[in-house]
Amino acid sequence: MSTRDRMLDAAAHVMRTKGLARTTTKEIAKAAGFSEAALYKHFADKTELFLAVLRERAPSDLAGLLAGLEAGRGDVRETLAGIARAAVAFYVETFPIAASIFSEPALLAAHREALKAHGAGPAMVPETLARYLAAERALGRLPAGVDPGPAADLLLGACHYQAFLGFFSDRPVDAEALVRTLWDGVGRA
Amino acid sequence: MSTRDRMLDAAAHVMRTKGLARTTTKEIAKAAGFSEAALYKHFADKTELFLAVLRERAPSDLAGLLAGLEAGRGDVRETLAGIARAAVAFYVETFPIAASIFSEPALLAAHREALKAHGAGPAMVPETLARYLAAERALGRLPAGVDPGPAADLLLGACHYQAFLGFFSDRPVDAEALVRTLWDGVGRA
DNA sequence: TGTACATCAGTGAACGCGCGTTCACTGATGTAC
DNA sequence: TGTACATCAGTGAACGCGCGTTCACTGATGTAC
Repeated sequence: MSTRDRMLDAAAHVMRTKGLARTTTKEIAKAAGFSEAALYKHFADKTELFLAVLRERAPSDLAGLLAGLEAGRGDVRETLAGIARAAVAFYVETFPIAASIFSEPALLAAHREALKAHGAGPAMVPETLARYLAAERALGRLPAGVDPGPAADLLLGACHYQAFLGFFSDRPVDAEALVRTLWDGVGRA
Repeated sequence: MSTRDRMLDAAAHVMRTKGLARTTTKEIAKAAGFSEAALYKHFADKTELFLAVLRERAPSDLAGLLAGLEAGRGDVRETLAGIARAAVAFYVETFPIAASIFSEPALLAAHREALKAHGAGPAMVPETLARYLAAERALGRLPAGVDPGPAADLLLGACHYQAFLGFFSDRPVDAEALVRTLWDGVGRA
């Protein structure tokens, strides 16, 4: 494992453990087992190191998982429940770092630009799910009237929200109930 | 307007404008029109000042708006659309500060404790909406099978999610479409 | 094979800077007699 | 009314500290002849 990789791992670990504000070059160097000076042989400055972590140490890719879904396979409703469970887990894992980027507007802007250049970003997730739902609809396994965009936003939004609220209070997450309510709708008996 | 109030306003303004990491005692004092030393006549330290801002300068209270809803009035579906619009606006306004608290785990913990002592917190919002939905159900204006908790989470979660995604890409928010999809459900023709 | 030099990852110690915080002080206002 | 003192909001200047960053250096490895 290269020095650079060890530095990225260490930085990612400190960011998750101590929060962005306590992620200093000293902490990162200590966790990586190198001197602070060594960091600057591999990264121009601290911001470049942060951006490399965000780019190269993104946790298990939810968009990738969704992209692997094949329309026509298995039960749609069960598939959605599985997605909901995976999404909650993903957002719980991701939330602290993603959120803390908002404390540094310059870092947020730089990260946003980097994502845009790759055509990536958080908005890929609901788009990918919407595409899956549209494919199922085309196969006749979802009603023709279903609007895939809002449907994806409702389900993933609820998962994101659960993760957020979970940091303020211990509320049980019931992915099944979310899917059931989304499935049946609220307006019809 | 008291000195203390002017300091809180100034701090809230700087937090929104520059982000939490750039909100220094110097910036706050400058914005308030006092010396940095004066801050310490009114607040024990910087953390106490931050917590006072979070407690006393919370933006327009979404939970309060929801608590004002009366079951049986107007059209339920239109009411939900209005809630969705208000919720998106609220979360867009709130998100940057709320998120950046995650960069300071100690501050997050202190804020969480303060909220718990008041019985307040972000989880109040979906609970209040769920109570409204349950009341409408009791009046027979929503189907008996509706589960108010997940329904509230889906709608508010989607709004929260829109606000979040809006910081990474410009995506149009269609509150109407969200309510329509939630209303009709995804599973039935 | 031995020698002289080049390269390069990594280091320990120092740097300047901006931060949160504290200090002795000022000057306006209130109060007792 | 005048005088002597107390109170108190607010200040300018300084403090120590930890931060990100840079510096001259080391020691191991490679290379030319």
